[in-house]
Amino acid sequence: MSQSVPAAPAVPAPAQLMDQLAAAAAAYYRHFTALAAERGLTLVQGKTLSLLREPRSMRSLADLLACDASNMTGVVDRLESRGLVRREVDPADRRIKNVLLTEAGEQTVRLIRAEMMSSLTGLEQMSEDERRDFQALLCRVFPGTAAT
Amino acid sequence: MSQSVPAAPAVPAPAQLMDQLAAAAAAYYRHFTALAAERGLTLVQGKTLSLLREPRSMRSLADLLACDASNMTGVVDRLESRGLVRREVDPADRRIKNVLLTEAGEQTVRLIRAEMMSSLTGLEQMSEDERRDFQALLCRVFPGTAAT
DNA sequence: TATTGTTATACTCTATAACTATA
DNA sequence: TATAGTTATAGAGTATAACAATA
Repeated sequence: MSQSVPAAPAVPAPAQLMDQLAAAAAAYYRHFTALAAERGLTLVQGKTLSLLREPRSMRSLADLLACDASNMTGVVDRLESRGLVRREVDPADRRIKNVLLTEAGEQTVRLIRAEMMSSLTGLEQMSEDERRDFQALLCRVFPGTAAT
Repeated sequence: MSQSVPAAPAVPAPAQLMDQLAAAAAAYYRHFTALAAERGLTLVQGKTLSLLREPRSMRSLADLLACDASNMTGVVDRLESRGLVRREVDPADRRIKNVLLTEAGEQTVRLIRAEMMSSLTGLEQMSEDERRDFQALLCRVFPGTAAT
């Protein structure tokens, strides 16, 4: 009791903020993984579906998932066998196979996305100023992540 | 040219901000995975090491990694065989095995942490006000991620 | 020759179930 | 009985290397 506790929120050191970013990233994927698992999908399968708002080649999927191209064969095989995506040979370059969402795949993506959004209640409760500030801060730490 | 472009940054919709969070989380793990891989470690092995700033039981590691306890045996086995951690039976409850970093393990964690910090240059360049705001925004979207 | 996608292989991660040791 | 940890097993993700088809 020799000293009063400051009322203002403590300022985190940069290293503390990094720890919090790690915790936030872990929380994000814990959420996403749980939502995918509710539909019998793995994290990678869910991420792959989420990348298919437009058709993409096997190669570009591998690049976006930061994994070797050979992995995509199995991942897309499993999604295809469940009727969530289909492959189409690119008419302009027959080496390329474009992966597209089926109707069922689009529905799955929509549902996961909606549930993710509704679980992040903090986002919807932010003011415009707060969203703008948040976006700017995220862009500074992770360049190239600006919203579309 | 019929209208001037607003100079103020655009305000992202909540859904756009969610997409950006997804991109930021992906970027965080892409970074972390690459740093771990430089030392021949997988993502999970790197995460496990990072959790061991204090000794932890196999069970608590599984809880923190959000995976089944049976998985930890193999993960810790591989870390132990490389001399990065060791197991100690808890003297108070002999069912429990506490996992501790070795000297080499501590060095590895230090290096990964330092490289992660220096790659997130945006964090170190933030003012105190910005760090405080960032922390508060992260806490609102991901409750329970407050820095220590 | 270079690129796209696949296959084969080996290793790691993961959940489930059954088991041992300890409480 | 309940809990901590391990083992066995099967499925999925991962990188590497080699291959066929196409450019």
